[in-house]
Amino acid sequence: MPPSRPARIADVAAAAGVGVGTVSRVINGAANVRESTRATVQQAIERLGYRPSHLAVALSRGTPRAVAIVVPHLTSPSVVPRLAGALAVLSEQGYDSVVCNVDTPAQRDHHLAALTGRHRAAGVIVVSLRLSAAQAELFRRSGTPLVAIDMVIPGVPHTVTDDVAGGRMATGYLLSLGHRKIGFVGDTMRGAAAAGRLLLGFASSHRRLAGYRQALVAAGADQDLALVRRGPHGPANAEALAAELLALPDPPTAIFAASDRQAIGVLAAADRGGVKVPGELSVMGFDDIESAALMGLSTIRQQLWESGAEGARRLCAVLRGDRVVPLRQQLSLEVVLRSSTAPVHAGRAERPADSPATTSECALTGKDPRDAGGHR
Amino acid sequence: MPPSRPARIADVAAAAGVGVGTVSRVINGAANVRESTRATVQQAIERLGYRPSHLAVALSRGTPRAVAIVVPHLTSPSVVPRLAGALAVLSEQGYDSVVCNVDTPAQRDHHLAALTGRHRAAGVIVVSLRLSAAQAELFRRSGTPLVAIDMVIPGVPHTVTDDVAGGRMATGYLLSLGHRKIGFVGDTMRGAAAAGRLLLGFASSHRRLAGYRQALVAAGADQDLALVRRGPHGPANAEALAAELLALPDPPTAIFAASDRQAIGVLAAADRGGVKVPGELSVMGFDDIESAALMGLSTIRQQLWESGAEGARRLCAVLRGDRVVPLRQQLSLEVVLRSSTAPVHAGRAERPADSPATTSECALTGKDPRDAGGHR
DNA sequence: GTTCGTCATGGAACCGGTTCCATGCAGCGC
DNA sequence: GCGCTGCATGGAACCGGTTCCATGACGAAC
Repeated sequence: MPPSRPARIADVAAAAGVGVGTVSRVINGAANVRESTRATVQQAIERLGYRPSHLAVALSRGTPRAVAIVVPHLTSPSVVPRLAGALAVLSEQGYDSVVCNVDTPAQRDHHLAALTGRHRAAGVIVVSLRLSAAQAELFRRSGTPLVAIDMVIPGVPHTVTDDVAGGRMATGYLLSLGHRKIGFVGDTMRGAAAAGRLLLGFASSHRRLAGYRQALVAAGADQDLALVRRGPHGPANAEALAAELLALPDPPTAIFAASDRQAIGVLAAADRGGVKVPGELSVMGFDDIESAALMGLSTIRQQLWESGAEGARRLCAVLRGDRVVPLRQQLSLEVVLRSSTAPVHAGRAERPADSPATTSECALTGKDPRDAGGHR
Repeated sequence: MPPSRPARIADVAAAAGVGVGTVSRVINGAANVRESTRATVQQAIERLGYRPSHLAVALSRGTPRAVAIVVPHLTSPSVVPRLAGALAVLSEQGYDSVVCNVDTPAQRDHHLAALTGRHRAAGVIVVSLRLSAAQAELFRRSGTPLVAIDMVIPGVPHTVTDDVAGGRMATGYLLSLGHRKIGFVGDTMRGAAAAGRLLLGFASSHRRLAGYRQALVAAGADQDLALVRRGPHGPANAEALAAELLALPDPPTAIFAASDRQAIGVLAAADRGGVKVPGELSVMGFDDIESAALMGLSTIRQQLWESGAEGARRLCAVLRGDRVVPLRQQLSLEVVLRSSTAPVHAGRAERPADSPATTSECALTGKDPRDAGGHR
């Protein structure tokens, strides 16, 4: 009963006694088909169990119905929501999403080179990855539309946040609590590059450090270089760096970590060193990953999921032929207060507010924080 | 200079003064090509900047060079390593990986139906998702190879772990510490289904509960139904359930949570209730997600990354035409001891081992955990 | 010198659709 | 009754490769 060979469009045409063009029109819902003909063709399609070949359709139309997403270090908690946001939009728009995870520069180059190949992907989204000028040029020449998330690429639509402002917000909030000795824990430039790993987080960490410095300078606060510690990305390293800070003769009363993962390392160091949080040490993170809420970490919320969704929407717009302007799209940040921060020298053993959650402030952007709103 | 139309194989053939067949042979490294001819063709390829059309190659060969991976709730921390493992293997084998994230049964059905379409994917990997008999039949009939991870599908190669044994291991370890009143926090069946959400975790949670019961019965320990709490998946719910247990007149001295996410909720409840861990309460999780290490959570380690990689390897084997036997592949589990567990009524304020990390034991299987084989 | 085998090669057929153009028929206006 | 318009339709050309078969040249064996 089931035919040995899968049915193709010619089989359907023969079975329905019409031409292949008519079958194609029925499948694609074209207007000029008589109702009786349409019904006949539909029956033939169902009788034969016909399913159009995805490949043949794409080749014939001249473009694949798939877009590629290149992400660094998929296991890193901040990239997953970005990816999920992009997948949700692309799936809804009917695109297949080819995910390329890269952990080394070699993998990055390999995937980027492959994706500029002909009929490989209708478009490409790169997340948190720097492209060389040659690579960007390759995309331009191959005619493959490109959008960037969390990274600026000249001439390419990008969805980013203002990390410098975020650094100012975090540090400013700690200053407003009366802290004056504020440490910083973030990523190194050299270490990561030298180790052959990707620069995930480095660029944003660097900008957040700049914001930290700006806030301290503006407040006339003690800007002590000895309180800045940088190392390879990862909670274990952050824990070691924080332990160094806490072991200083005159340790900081607050630490701003460039990412939540690193902030979690700072919390671990405090715990291990018997330093009470937030009684003796306030900790601010950045990103608002899922674990931050679980651990009661105050942080700067970045719209991770939304950034992926927006990047995907903009790529879809380009694929529809729309012009995307302006190239730069900036998402807002907000301060999320939980139980890892407190006024300096207050609440010795006392816990802060029982429900630590929702007090949050709008970003410097002045945009409405309605969405992505309160916790618990 | 750059041609208005991208070069195709006929252009290369014309430029090199050979036939299209010869160009194809050069590109694919076929044997029977004279060296001088090969060089001429190579030059023409480079001069024209020719890149083969991915779509045309796939259509011509009759199969796409892409496999699809269907995962539930991508943002859930335990699925990400699985996905990463699969991506790593597939990328290395030269396949594109189309990722389908599903959060609702409707999305699941939509994607599964689409993926059985002709020339859609060379093969499909499903993770932690139950397929209806009709869906499995659709795959069989469409000839799309299928493998499953963390789920048993009759007649389909699957890579799983023995959750029942894992439940016994966790509970057994707590029993060995002298605990007799051991609580359980896991997923509900009804709630999740009724809410229209997927059954992520439900099936494994159920099996882990069975293991918990077996261990208690075997030890003749107090198996108190009142100590079993089940609710929708997620740390916030787990926190509420744990709070209920801790508020009992005669609360448990240990809690086994069916997943690390839920265990983290249990830790939060203990923290909020002022219950010392592990002094007054021992907590065991399951999975060993990244956060578990950061929070010092003792747990049952499941080889998440490896499960994805193994599933992908098995799919590749099927695609090469190899027979995959046996269908069932079982990965081993191991107990990972950190600082959330301690002997009952010991170590009141005392922390356990200073370096909480690596003490780990092999599974109950008694087989070498190096290979992935062990069955009991 | 002839015949046969081997090897490099050209090119048509094919993968399975889309699209455009030519055709035929019906309806309409005069 | 005739010509024009327009719609439904059939089918060839095309998307861009792979593959197989036929061909021709060349060397070896007789």
